[in-house]
Amino acid sequence: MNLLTRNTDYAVRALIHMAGKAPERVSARDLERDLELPRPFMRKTLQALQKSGYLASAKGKNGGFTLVLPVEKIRLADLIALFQGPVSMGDCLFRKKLCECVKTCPLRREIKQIEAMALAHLRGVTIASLMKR
Amino acid sequence: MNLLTRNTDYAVRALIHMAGKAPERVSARDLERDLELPRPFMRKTLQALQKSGYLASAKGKNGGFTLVLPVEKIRLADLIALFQGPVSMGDCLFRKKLCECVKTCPLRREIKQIEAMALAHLRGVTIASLMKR
DNA sequence: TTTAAATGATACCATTAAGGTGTCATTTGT
DNA sequence: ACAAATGACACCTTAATGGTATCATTTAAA
Repeated sequence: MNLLTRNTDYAVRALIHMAGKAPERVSARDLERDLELPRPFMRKTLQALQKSGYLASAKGKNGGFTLVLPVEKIRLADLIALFQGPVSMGDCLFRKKLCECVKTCPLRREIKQIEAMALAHLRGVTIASLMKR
Repeated sequence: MNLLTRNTDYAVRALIHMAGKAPERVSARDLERDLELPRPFMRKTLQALQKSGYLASAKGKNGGFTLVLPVEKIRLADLIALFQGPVSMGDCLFRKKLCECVKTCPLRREIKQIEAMALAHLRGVTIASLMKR
């Protein structure tokens, strides 16, 4: 069971690194060198961040990415949502018939409570807060 | 993201159903009929529960399974551990080199906190508590 | 004593998602 | 002109999940 995927983890690392270098532009090549992360995968990750408005990109030589949002506004919960789908731990396992079952729905209630707690916590975690440690 | 797998879900359903019928023996065939769960998969699940001491089994005609433990002692956290491994949301994604990285470990700290909250909650959930709803 | 119903044990298969790579087009500073 | 960068995709590989099938053994009951 893993709350974060590598995608999300890479994004967090990249954003922290870029925040440290701002306002300098950072390319996928830089991140590969500095963080030892696989470049092709990193590129996909960065493109996703760009499309979602977290990063601005510059093409061509000396191109790269820069942060758009202040680090305080980049929430871990949103990054998870971006790369892994909305934070939800209780996706129904039975889309068809069994969901009506009275006896098992209490299970979902418990899961939803945990989910709510986790989400509340995750919303409080930002790139800024992670950098303070 | 899903906190429970179908395996765990099936186990919970089966245990609740068996608790309702106790001390009668319940076979995989019964569960297939009453809960409309796939029998071959259910059998594997029941065998796992038996091996772990939750169920007693009787072979032969009119055989089947019966509860061993009182429903108050069957914890959701333990069932999850049985079928999905120990509850842990922050398994390190990088077993090799990168784990030393000072900047990303704060991430794990946050995850560990959430994990602790979730685990505490899950330990309080038992088959008995689920049946009360 | 034969038979059908049950578990024990295990091997196998299918689907999906995660993680990762590769390619081609386009842009741009030098 | 050229090299370095992103944009946009198309693949590939692996592992976990969900599920099926088979054979041996046990046992109650006809």
